[in-house]
Order: sequence, then structure tokens, then C-alpha cells
Amino acid sequence: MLDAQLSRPEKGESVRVRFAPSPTGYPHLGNIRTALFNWLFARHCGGKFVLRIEDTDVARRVEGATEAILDGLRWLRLDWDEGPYFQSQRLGIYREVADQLLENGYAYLCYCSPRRLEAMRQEQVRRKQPPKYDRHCRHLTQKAKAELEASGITPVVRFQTPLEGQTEFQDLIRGEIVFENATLDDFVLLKSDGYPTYHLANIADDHSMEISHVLRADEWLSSTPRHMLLYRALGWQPPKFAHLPMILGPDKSKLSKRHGAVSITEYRDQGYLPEAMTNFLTLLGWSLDDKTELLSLEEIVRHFSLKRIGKTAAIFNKDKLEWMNGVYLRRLSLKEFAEQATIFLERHFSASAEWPPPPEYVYQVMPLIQERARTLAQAPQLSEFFFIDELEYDSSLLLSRGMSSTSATQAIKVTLDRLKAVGNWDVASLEGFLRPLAAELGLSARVFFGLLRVAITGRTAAPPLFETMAIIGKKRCSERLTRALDKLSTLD
RNA sequence: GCCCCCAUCGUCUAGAGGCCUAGGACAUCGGCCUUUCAAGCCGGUAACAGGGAUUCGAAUUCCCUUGGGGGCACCA
Repeated sequence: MLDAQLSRPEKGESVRVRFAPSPTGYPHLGNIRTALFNWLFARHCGGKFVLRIEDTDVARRVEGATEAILDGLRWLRLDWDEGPYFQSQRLGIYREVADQLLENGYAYLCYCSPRRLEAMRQEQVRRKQPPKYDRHCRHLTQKAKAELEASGITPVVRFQTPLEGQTEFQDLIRGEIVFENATLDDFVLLKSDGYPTYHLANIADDHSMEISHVLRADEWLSSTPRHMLLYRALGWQPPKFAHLPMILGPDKSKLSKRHGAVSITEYRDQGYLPEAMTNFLTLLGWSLDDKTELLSLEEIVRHFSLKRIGKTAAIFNKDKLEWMNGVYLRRLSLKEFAEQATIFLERHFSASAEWPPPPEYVYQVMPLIQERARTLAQAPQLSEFFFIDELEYDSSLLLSRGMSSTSATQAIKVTLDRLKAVGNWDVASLEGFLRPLAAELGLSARVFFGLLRVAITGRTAAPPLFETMAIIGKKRCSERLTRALDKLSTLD
């Protein structure tokens, strides 16, 4: 186990963390979980949370990605204290750092063409060698350099990695990590288009932004020795590192588009609540104790600590997210739920003839959906028969409790006939009328109500019958029963 | 191929040598409630990857094996 001291900021040390996504795609759950942990750590420690967009890859830049990232963070209420900074607007800083490295002999210019590098790599892979730059330009003679310079080739700047020795560092989650320098190669710092690579820009910014703790995904662990080497070459104090366990897809591989809904904004659009999302994501890699699972963001902030972050990668389990979202949905006040659900109903039914119904009507339906929905996107499906009059259902459903066509027809006819006499159209009156009727017809409640349920809702599974009928109203109930009669007549 | 990390129920996890006959949650399977569904309640199935070592005692420490993941770009 790790020394507790490691995980706690030292006395008087101010915590500054950052979330530094690259806008090369929409933010997925893994990215967001990283943001969340950084945010939680900052808020728990009373530190600062900085947002930085690492847009140094011009070719892979995705339109709208930055906005999606900001939207996602805002939606989850992960507010930032500084930024967003954009690396593309700070190119001068990286150039200076690269020059400094060049001057001090920690870096060199490389004129190798992409073709040569690619050919070299393929050959290495073919010979089952680790693909590494062969350091061709590291030992260029003055004459060769001058010639290449004159040829007009724009060089890249490469770091001159020590050929021997070890680079070690303390990871706040994993403890001491040691790499042999010989396994590292001379990585590129500055690309020929003038943009820095991740390694350069990242450490330059973490330094200038005075980042105290770097909480990032595990996939960066093997890059950390390069970063340590850079800090050392520049004479800078490195931040503390904590490599977070990865979030994997159901096939145990790194989360990506092939795993379906993966972008945080998709979850919003599918009707997950931000508080359910943050609660769930927090539990992927962190735990409070052996039983507490439902935690508000405030509670998580209060208890969050690096010490309780696990080491093992977590597979994203959508079932549990849905369950948790259902819990949060049911916890909303009726008013809050109605506001949220109405957005989804609107979206779904706006084209139908019956929409919009009176607001009071919609409001009456809400409690019936609220206890059944796991996501808001399920609201329209769960309540369709309240808002659409032309019910599409298979006539045979009317006989699904094992009744004969004649007895079903008879039962509905009698019901229809007696309905006329019902005065108060409320739950109690309906129950007081229908229960005795079942007995009178010699049918069990299960069978009789099952039949009526299909006639009224077109489904075998629906909210309680009396409440449903009370809301739908006498007139429309009668119409639906009549329609069921028609359907039954076509059955034989 | 090389380097690094990881290893408890199907999944998320609790577990820092005796509190472990391994706890909780999702899922799953029964049952109760009940007009169906949902919710709720009760109960069941289900895990320490394997092998050594240390120890009176190991899920917990060490080593090896195996398995899984990640990295090895003028991508981040």
C-alpha cells in the first residue's frame, strides 16, 4: 500500500490541476471521468481547476469538438476556474522552450523524411524489433548539417534521450515506476509545421500554468519518463503524477466509437441526468467505502481522495448506469421530472395530431412515467397511449389472457354499456365500478383488467388501469373499447 | 517484438496478515406485494487466475507463471 502522505497535498501546497483534452473527437466517458476526477480533487482541496485545449494536431482537429467538450463539462456542472487556454495560440512559448533545449544540447534538429522514418519502422517491425527512431540525425557532421540546411528541408526538433541510466518517478496511485532510458527513443518535440507535439506542449504548459498534480489516464504512464526527462533538462520541478485506471468497453478494449454511445453528449440526449452520470462515473475507479453508492456531487467532493482511487481498469457497465439514472429520476420532484420529461415528449410527439395536449393533462401523466422510466428518452414510449389516439396493436393481444373471442367481445360490450351510467370519472369510482363487474362477468381481475388494458393502451404492460382510464377520460376510453370490439370482430 | 501497468462474483467494487464461512451494488434466478408493468421487500446462484515462498496464520507480503490492458507516430 502506498504511503498516505503521497496522496495528500502537502501543507500549504496549493493544488492546481487541469483537464487538457484534444479536440480530435467528441469527449467520451473516459475523457470526462478524467475531467471529473481532476475537478473533484481541485474542489476537495480548495484548489484550481484549469481547462486547456490541446489543439496542436491540425490534421486531426474535429469541427465542433471543443464546443462539445465545453458543453459536456457544463452539463455535468464541472466548472473551471481558468481557461480554456488554447495551445494553438501559444506556439511562441513552445518554440522558445524548444530553442532552449536546442541551445543547451538536450535536443537536436532532425531532417529525416517521413518516408525514411516509415520505411525504417516497417523494417523494424518486420524484424520484430521495437520501432524506434535510429537517431540518424543525432550525429550529423557539421558539413552534412549545412547541406541539409541549404536543401530547404524544414527540420523537426527531437529530444536527445540519454542512452543509459534509468528514469524513475513516484506515481500517486501506483507507487514507484522505473524505466530504462535505453528503451526510450529520441521523440519529436517540435513538428515541421511549427506546432509542438503533446510531450513538449504539455510539459511547457503544465509548468507555466503551475500545475501541481497531473491526474490523467493510464495510457499516459509510459510517456511519463519522457516528461520527467524534459522537466529535468529544463531544470523545472515536475508536478506530481497520478495515473487513473482506464475505462474499457465491454470487450475490454479502450473505449472508442465502436462501443456505441460513447460521447458524453449522447448520454445527455438519451435522457440521463447529470447527477446520475457524475455519481456513476465517480464509482468507476473510486469508492467511498464498502457500501455507499448513491452520492451527490457535494458529498463526493467532501469525501474525494486520491487514496481511494483504484488501480484496475473498469469496464463500463451500462446496466448499472441505467439503474442509477432511474433512481435519480424517481428522486426528482414531480415538477422537476415533468420539466425534463416534457422536453422529450415534445421532441417525440410534436408532429402528431393530438399534440400539444393541455398542460394539466401532461402533468397528470407524469407520475405514471416517473416511476417507470430509467432514462428520459423512455418517456414517450412509456406514455404513448396517453397522447396518440390511433393505437396500433395486434388484435390477438386482446386474447392474451386466454379468453375466447366471444367472451372478450361480450365483456367489452357489457363494460361499454355500463360505462354510460358511471358518473364520476375518477380512480375510486372506476375501481368501484369495474371490480364488481369482473365478478359479475365471472372473470378474474387479472383476466378482465388485462383485456381492458389492451383495449385502452394497446399493451399488455402499462401503468395501473384505473389511473390510466381516469386520465384518458370517459369519452376516449369508450372510443377505444369500441375500437377493440371492431378488432375482435376481425379476429375470427 | 520491446517496455510499462494490472489481476476479488458476469460487471462496478469493499478488503492495507487473524475481524473473511470474503461484504455491498448492478445484472440474473426464485418468492412476496399486485389488475399487467414498474417500484419496493425477502431470499438464492456467483469471485480471491495458478504455483511456490514468508508466517502459528495470507485475498492481503515476496517470487515465478499465466491472463488482461496500455504504450512504442512530425496523434494526443
